[in-house]
Amino acid sequence: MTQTADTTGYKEIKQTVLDRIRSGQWLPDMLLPNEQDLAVEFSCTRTTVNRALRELAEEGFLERRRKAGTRVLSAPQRQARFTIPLVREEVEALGGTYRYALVSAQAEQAPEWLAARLALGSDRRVMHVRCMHFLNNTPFQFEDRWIVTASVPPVEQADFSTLGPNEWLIQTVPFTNVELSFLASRADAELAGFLDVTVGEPVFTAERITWLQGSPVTFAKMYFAAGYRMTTRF
Amino acid sequence: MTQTADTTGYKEIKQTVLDRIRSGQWLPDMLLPNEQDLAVEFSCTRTTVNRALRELAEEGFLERRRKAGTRVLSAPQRQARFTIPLVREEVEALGGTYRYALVSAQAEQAPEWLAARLALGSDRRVMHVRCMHFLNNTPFQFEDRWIVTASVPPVEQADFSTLGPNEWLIQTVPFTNVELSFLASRADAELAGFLDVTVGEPVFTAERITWLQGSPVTFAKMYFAAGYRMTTRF
DNA sequence: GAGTGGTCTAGACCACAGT
DNA sequence: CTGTGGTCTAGACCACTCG
Repeated sequence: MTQTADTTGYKEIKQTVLDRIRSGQWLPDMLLPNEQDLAVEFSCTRTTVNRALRELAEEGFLERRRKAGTRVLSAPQRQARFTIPLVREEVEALGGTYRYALVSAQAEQAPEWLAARLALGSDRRVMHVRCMHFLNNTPFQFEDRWIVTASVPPVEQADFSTLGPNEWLIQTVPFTNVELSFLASRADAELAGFLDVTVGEPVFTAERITWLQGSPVTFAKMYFAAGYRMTTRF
Repeated sequence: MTQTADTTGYKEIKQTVLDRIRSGQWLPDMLLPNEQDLAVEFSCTRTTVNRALRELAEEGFLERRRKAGTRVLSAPQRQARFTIPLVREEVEALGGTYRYALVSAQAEQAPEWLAARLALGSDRRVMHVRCMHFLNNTPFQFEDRWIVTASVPPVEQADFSTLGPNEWLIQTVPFTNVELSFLASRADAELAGFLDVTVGEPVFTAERITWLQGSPVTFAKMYFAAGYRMTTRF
């Protein structure tokens, strides 16, 4: 049985390596041949092998250390990549018609919990925007958002009656850091009304905090309609 | 104002590009100079520029198309990467003590909904394992799992009394495809008992289906204790 | 058709971590 | 010290797609 690997192309090398891991030829914790040897086996340059192995390491299959070599990871730390879509795109991807509706928008002082969460200083002015996103005119998501005025001064003149605050923000201010959480919360009377569910119903919820170089920009809670699930495949 | 970019190194180029996007020098939808021109500006080869731009595109900042060139993405399709940890590791990362407890394990015929979900053929034998994961002896996660016997024959002899089915599976059978969903579900009487919450309480839930080259391996529902949130930062 | 990114080569030097 | 991966160069050809 000779090594059948006259393949070039880093993608083919990736596939070959994956096959060997899956077939058990290369077992967890096992040391792979070094790049130079693999380059000879695959009849390509080390650069090409390097790219294949580097990407497999990024994807969580391999562990690479200088001098120590490349090993198969025992418990593949596969990372699920969730693309965080705009609500509009999510709705349209579902084949539905998207509709936006503003519920309220007003300048106010950040409540204590928000000031603490965002580590606001003395300037606690925020724009509080609440709005609905519909799929085929049925409630899809209720969005409860606060935007830090000091970080985005033009927010006080913004018009959220037709454009959602998220889309407005994306057009207006960049961000550098995001914290995203998923949790299950309970529908109170008001939320139940917005989402057309019964009070107490479990509601899938996403929370998102965005910073621009250390300064908090916005905090958003997004409540999804009954039955929503966030799915990814890999 | 001359271009201050005598930097080499694809990482520095990445940072410089990000800075230009964040500073507004390169606006959304704007066409970047081509790789050759950037290589001249940065005093490096096109290969180096290519790597920097390629990675930024993978990270969701840029869009690249042959002939059309490289553009700044208007709505940064940032992808959140959730590392799916083993429960044990998650608990230990929280600084707690992990404890596992088997609830039940029995061979059975897959119920209709499961057979449909996994597209099982005539052989519907599955191993149904239910177990608990504790953090400092308080309920952390209830796991309800079915393992397809035909895909993992040794499962009928496996002992899940001390080792959780997930850790057993990882050691036993590789996988090639995963579907992962997050949702909010409602605690029924039994689940409420396991998780020590009141009936009807919202419960953050993860569902995971795993395949090995097209054959379904396992379906798992993981119910998390009250207050759990799945968080990522980027 | 022509311009752009995608990939590969052959070689080199470097940084880091085991020995 | 030495072996390994990390990165860069200078050049080349190819694949795609826009006009």
